[in-house]
Parts: sequence; structure tokens; C-alpha cells
Amino acid sequence: MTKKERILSVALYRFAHEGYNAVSTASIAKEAEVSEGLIFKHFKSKQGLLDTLREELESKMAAKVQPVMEAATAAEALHLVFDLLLNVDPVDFNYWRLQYQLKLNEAYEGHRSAQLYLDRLSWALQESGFPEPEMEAQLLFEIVDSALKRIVFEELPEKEKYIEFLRKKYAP
Amino acid sequence: MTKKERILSVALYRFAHEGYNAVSTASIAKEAEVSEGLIFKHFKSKQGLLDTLREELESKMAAKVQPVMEAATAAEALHLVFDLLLNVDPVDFNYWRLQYQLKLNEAYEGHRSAQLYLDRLSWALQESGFPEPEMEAQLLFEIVDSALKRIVFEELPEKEKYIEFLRKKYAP
DNA sequence: GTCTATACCCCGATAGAC
DNA sequence: GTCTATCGGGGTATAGAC
Repeated sequence: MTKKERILSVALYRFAHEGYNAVSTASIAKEAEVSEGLIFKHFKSKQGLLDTLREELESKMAAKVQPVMEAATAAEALHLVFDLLLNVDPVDFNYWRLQYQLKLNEAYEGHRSAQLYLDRLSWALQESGFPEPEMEAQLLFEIVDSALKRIVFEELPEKEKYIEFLRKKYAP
Repeated sequence: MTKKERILSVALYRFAHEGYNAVSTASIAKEAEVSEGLIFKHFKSKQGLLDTLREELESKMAAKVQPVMEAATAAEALHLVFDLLLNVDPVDFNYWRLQYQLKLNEAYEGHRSAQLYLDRLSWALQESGFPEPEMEAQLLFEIVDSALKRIVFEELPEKEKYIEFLRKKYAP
């Protein structure tokens, strides 16, 4: 693990747990066992460090959603939505936590790709015979999002049971 | 409006929109058109200012939930859950936004009262014939919470339509 | 790439006058 | 209750040596 990677790793953990503004570059440097100056050589600014993490986050997000977008049938797409929840890698928890931190404070542009995902859900639900697919897609999106949030914040002890309970409602 | 109230009002807005750590006492004082020292005379510290807002938030929350807790029948309780969403006062939006800011960063004790609310939902859903009332209560809680979030962050344009869509599922 | 030293500003908080 | 003045510390960022 290079020093650059150590910085990113510590910053990800701290930003995800405490929030961007609550974490100083000095404390990141100390925990990563590098000099504070090195952070600025590599990332220009504290914001630049966050931007790098955000890019990593976005590519991870795209990869995560891809199976649902490419499923052959509506039933398969709906099934994969819940697999996505079952298969969240604990190694990535901090990326999703960071996402929830960023989403809160305005001007976060997850909207573009979210719309494509919503459209996909809407299509799958319509194919599956739901009478109000757009409304239902919004709801499903919120349900899955809140479940992911509870998983990565370790607030969902009966994860498997809860996910299967959800799956029964949409992909029986 | 007293100066003390002006400070609280500005602090609420800024904390709710930008997050506690991103807002300085100097900028609050400037916007409220008071001296910075006055903030510390009234609230001891920046944290004390937040604590005052948190107390106001908690009493508002208790008042909001009360009708559901005191409903005579299960059907009425479920019906009131959605009324709660329909009747959110725009004047209070910033209090709920603040709540979502606070919930994110660790050690937030909304858990005690949340459990009573969850138990109440669970009871109402069991009475209404849902086969897995505990799971269903968790889900309903998340659905209502995410809808409230979208409302106060002004991300739910078709509010009434969405709420009635939800209501049909639980209190037909 | 990496460290040390340092600039410089802004932050939270206090003291004291009115 | 309210303001002005001020402090000490910690924040981001840069310069320059190695």
C-alpha cells in the first residue's frame, strides 16, 4: 500500500464516519503516518482529496447497478435488485456511507444516473403487472436505498430475513 | 423577534442546510445582525446553540407523533401515519432537515422513542391482519421516514399523489 | 515522492465597557 | 442584554530542502 493509498484509505474512513468538515488534514496525515504536506502534493487541496474519493465512489456505484440495468427480463431485474442488497461487500461500506454523507448536503449530482435506474425499475414493475409502475418504482427505490443505508451503518441485524421479506413483495 | 430568536432562527436554517461544522458562529452573527459575543452570552458555546435547537426539535417530534400513539383503533393509527406526512408544516421543514443532519453522525439518541413508535406500528399492522407485523413495521417506518425526508428537502413534487398511493397499501 | 517549517487566516471563546 | 476588542489554537495551504 503506497502512501497515497494510505491517505485515501484513512480519508475515506474518516469522511464516511465523521463527515468532511469534521476531519482535519492534519489528523488524516497523522493516522496515515505521512506528512501533512504530502496530502496537498498529491491532491492539491482537501477538496481535491474528497473529489478523488467521489470518483471512486461513482465508478463503484455504476458497477453495482449494472446487473439490474442489463438483466434480460423484468422478473430477473427485480430479483437482481435484492441480490444487490445481499451482496454488498463490507469492504465497500465506507464508500456507501460517504455517499449518504454527500447526498445530504445539496448540489450532489447523483440525479442523472438515478433517473435511468428509476426508469428501469418502472419498466420492470410495469412488465410484472403493477398498476402504478412509476409510483411503485419511486417507492421501491426508496425502500432499497433505506435498506442499503441500514446495512452499511450496521443498523439492520436481520439483514437476510428482511431482504427476503422485501423480495416476496416484488419478485415472488 | 428578539435577538436571541434571530440567532436561533439563522442557526437553524444554516445548520439544517449546510451542516453544523460548515457554519461558523461569526457568519451566524453577521446574518442575524448581532455581535458574535452575544451568541456565547446566550448559549455558552456553539454546541450549546445546537443543543437548544435539538431540544426544540425533540418536542416538535413528540408532538408530531402523538396522534398516532393515542389513536383509538389500529385502522385509525395507520390512517394518521399518513396524515402526519400530509400535514408537515413548511415552517418546520428546517427542524426536520436538522434531524436528518444529526441522525447521520453517530451517537444520536432518537432510538428510545423510535422503538415505542415501531412497537405501535407493529401492533397496528398485526391488528390489521398483516402476517409479519414486525417486519412490516420496520418497512413502514422506513417508507414514511424517506417520504418525510423527500418532502422537507423538496424532492417530492407529487406529494399528495404519492402519499395516497402509500395509504392504499396500509389503510385501504 | 516525501518531509519540515512556516504563513496566514479564521474559528470558538472570553473580558470588560456600556 | 449587547457590543467591541482580543486571545489562543487549529485550520488549509505553500515553500524549499532532500
